[in-house]
Amino acid sequence: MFSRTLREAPSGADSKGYEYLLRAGYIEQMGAGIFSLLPLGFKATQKIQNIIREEMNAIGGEEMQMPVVNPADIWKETGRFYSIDKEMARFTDRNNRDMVLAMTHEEAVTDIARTELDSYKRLPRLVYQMQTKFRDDPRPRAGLIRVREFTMLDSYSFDRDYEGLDRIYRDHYRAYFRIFSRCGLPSIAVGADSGMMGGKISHEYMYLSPIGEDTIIYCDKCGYTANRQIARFQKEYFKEEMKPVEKVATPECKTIEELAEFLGIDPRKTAKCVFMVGTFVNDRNGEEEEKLIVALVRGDLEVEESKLSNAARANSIRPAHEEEIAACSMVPGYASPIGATGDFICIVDDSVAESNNLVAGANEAGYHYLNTNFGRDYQGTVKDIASAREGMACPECGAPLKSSKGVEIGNIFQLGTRYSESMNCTYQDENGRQIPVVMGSYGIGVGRLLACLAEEYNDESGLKLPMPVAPYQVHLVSLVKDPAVADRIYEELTRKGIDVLYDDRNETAGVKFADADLIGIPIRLTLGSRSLKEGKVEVRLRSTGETSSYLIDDIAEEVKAEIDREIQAIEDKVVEKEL
RNA sequence: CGGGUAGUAGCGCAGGGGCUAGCGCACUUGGUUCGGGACCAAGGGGUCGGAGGUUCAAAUCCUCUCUGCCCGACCA
Repeated sequence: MFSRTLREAPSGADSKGYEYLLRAGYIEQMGAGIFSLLPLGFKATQKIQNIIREEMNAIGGEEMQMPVVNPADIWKETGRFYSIDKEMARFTDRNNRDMVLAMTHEEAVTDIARTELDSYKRLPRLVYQMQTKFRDDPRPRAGLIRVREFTMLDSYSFDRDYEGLDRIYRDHYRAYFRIFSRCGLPSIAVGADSGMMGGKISHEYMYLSPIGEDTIIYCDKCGYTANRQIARFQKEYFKEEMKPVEKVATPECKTIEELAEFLGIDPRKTAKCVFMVGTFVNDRNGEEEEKLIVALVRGDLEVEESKLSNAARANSIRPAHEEEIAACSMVPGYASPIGATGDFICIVDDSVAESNNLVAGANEAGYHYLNTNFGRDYQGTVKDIASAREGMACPECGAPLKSSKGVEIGNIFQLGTRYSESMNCTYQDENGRQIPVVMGSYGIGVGRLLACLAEEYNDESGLKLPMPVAPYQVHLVSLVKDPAVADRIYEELTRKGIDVLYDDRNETAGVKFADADLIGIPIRLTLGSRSLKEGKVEVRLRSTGETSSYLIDDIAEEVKAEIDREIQAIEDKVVEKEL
């Protein structure tokens, strides 16, 4: 075997799963967010990919492969050449032509589809690939969870209409649950933000785990789940008769807490003002414009950045600098849109817009206004931009919401005509009309899936990946000097199509067992002098630690039966969920 | 991009102006062991991330730079 096991974890391995993948020799790091899959890791991902392939074929997918390097032209057509920032790697070729490393393949596949799918008779279609993506993430972390280069399953659907899209979207919804559960990974689907993909409806598949970076808001009672980026919740409004504005001195009250305490009021009776700067990119020519965004939420709530970014239709947002705020004559700590001047976008959460007589900043250090009212005292766009937190009321049933950390392992999008329109991908219908194709795109991170599996399946001795995704099915440990019998067993099992890792090293039993536990192949067969005398091998299951023995004469049948049992146990638990 | 932290042998670490840079694991050779990370002996391997500087003398001090890891990407 090319790789070796390590006794000690390389520094920086902060989760068990990541530590064991490194120590067992599944992966090796080459740079920030850049990893090699060593033979063990590669074999495991191959098994994952085979499961994916079966399920994608089952919903009618055709596997294909598109280039990683794309001419920038097609990315300019959709505008994403301009709207995506540094996350996409770019270069020019020898002829000085703009090129990009595709971080996803909507442009590439649409470019092909516009010539292939010219008639309603050729629809619907579904294609997929499993291929390398490069995304220059500003901060890769947590081993394989967040990397810059990775293998992704991505599929693209083409339909005549939204009914067709809905059908294939539901097929993916179901297929993804089958894929994850066939790998042995528990997952949930949550409503999600469509981000840079555009489009309306989108779901993320989450593996719930403390190592996750996403926060999922969910309701135990009615089953509502959503990524916090878009999660809704019920807000109480404070409606009352509007009172006249009154300016009061509030020295040293720069935070809502200080202000509420000083005035002896509930933070819910205040309006909090948050400043961000949005970048707005012109899709046609890439020209960028920055604009101050003033976000108002009620004092007890917090702004959800992605909601705000969507509400302002900004490509990206960042916190504003003091000078940028001052340029619109507002005073941080004592700010509100009242009396502000200059060019800015004001987004008002409905919690503020629908409540009356809130305390807000007077844009003068040490002073606030009492009884401010949206509409009367200032204007703006009303949108939900508040962040859902644990304990808030479920938008569907009102029960207290809960939250959990999760890792996004898959994502499905209803794109609609966002790409077909900008790239002129149309089909001709029965009446000879040109109609834009209705598209969907769908993705699963293969390496991330392996990372999650390593996180889910380990113990104090190492990994214990489930049978369907373990790099090998059997780990054969020979402890006798004469290799003849072990060689014969290895050859027989291999001939029967069983994946065997054969430890014929001249190491002590302890070393071999420790390595076997660390690598975590589901079935360990040990050939020692004791059992050999009886014509037997010892069997130990990695998942349960259960031990027994097989007669050497029956070994292939016995092993096959155990493999089938373990696979069946997973298959029995395959999740079938409909959207 | 900001903050923190660290780069010394394949991995984990010590050494913090002075003469040949060390320890554990791993590796090589010989021998003894041989069912849960064996033992003895003898070895090989690093110029201390990089560049520049200070000094009689730099892994060690200074400046710049590169890279990894962690935190923050945010409520004024």
